[in-house]
Amino acid sequence: MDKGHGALTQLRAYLAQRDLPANSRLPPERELCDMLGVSRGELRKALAVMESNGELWRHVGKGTFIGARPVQEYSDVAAIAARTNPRDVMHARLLIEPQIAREAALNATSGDIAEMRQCLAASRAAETWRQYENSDNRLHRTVAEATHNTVLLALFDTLNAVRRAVVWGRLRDQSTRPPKDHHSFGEHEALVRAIEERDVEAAGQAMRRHLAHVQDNLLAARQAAE
Amino acid sequence: MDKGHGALTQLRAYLAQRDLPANSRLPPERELCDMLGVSRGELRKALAVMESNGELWRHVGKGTFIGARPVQEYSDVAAIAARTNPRDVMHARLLIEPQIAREAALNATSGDIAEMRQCLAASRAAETWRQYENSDNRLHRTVAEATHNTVLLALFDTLNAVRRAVVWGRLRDQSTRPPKDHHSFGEHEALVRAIEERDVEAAGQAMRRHLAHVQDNLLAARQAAE
DNA sequence: GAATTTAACCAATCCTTGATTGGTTTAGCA
DNA sequence: TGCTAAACCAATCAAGGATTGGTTAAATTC
Repeated sequence: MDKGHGALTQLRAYLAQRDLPANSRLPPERELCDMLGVSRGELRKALAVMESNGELWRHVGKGTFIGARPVQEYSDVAAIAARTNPRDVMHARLLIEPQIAREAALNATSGDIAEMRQCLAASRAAETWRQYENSDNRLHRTVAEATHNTVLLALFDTLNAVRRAVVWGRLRDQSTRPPKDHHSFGEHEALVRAIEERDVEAAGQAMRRHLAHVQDNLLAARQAAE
Repeated sequence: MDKGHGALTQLRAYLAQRDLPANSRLPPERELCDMLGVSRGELRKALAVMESNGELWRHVGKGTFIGARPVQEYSDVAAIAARTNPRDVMHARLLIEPQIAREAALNATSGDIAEMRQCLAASRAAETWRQYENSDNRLHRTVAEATHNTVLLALFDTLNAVRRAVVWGRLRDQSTRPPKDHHSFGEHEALVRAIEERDVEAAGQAMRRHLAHVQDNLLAARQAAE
């Protein structure tokens, strides 16, 4: 008899008898000790074996559970925003949005492009930063819509929501208005033109260049604030 | 004198005097009543006006806060999954994950890479498709973690959750096991190697090639099913 | 002596309880 | 009629105690 594995076999027998469904919690170690007539040390050895085997998982304060450890998934915008910073958000935009622009260049309809042009005009006509940012947001979202891919659009919305949550307090001076030669105007136009001409590379490049400028401004503003 | 708006003007005066920053909480209604010498009913009318005006927002159990109500844009995975299809999900992966791999190549620690290698070994040792897919998931998520960018990780999790929701019913035949020469093995190794060597381009390429294969298999499986 | 058991302690988590807060209703009052 | 004051409601928060896996050290056992 392999007495060394007594606890493990007993534990296995117990689990087999109950046939618990996945993700169900089993009694605390101290109770299991009594039930199986095993010391806690031995029981914990058995549990460790099964855990490393992926048959169950444990967590302090929670308990021991059948099945594989659930991966922590955050889709909650507020939770993401609380754990990140403007730098990472900007970096993520710089990686994701050019890809979206490329895809938009492939799939945009004439209707999409017409709406982009409306956004361009509106942003040029904006008399306050607030209005400008509305138009800017709408343009970027229209580009995401132009991919005609629901998943990409949803990812863009998530990223955008996080961005707004993170830069919550940072409001622009409401007394000033966007200058006529604001760098975004030309960059946005280049982006829309590239999409219209189905130039995938140029669309990605235009978006990247635009966001790089935005990033520079952000960093400059933060340095100025220090 | 417009005595009807007495409470509102008093409240406005109080807020102007303090000049509270956005998102800050103001005293509970019952205290404000005493401070302003107004009845709760009148105070609540004034608050209602300012709330409908977008100047503040209230919530039971929380309190009253300056500024606009925070948007609760939750990207509901189930809602996205219901409106999309495996093709769009795969396409989104093909656009997003290579960018994540590139970023991982820049920021991965030796610990990250060690865990990736563990996933590689586990996937090779897998005796069922179920085990293989666990290792595969863990590898891809480890790559996302290796970016050390919370936002990118969150976007990956969202994308992954959508993927699993969409292909939920499509389970692999549990009686068979992954073949020893499964295409993913080599592709995964190339990916980890590129990340280890800090080769950004190669990392992106490896991920793209891997996912392209996965996409081919998916399409082939769908055609075979028709 | 070496391994095991036992007990105590630790930190993370859960859970209960009471207090707080915006929202609503009701009786009293002018 | 219209306002006030008080009471009540449901959602939220906050704090304390109980629970649980993880760890350590002395006691016990063979």
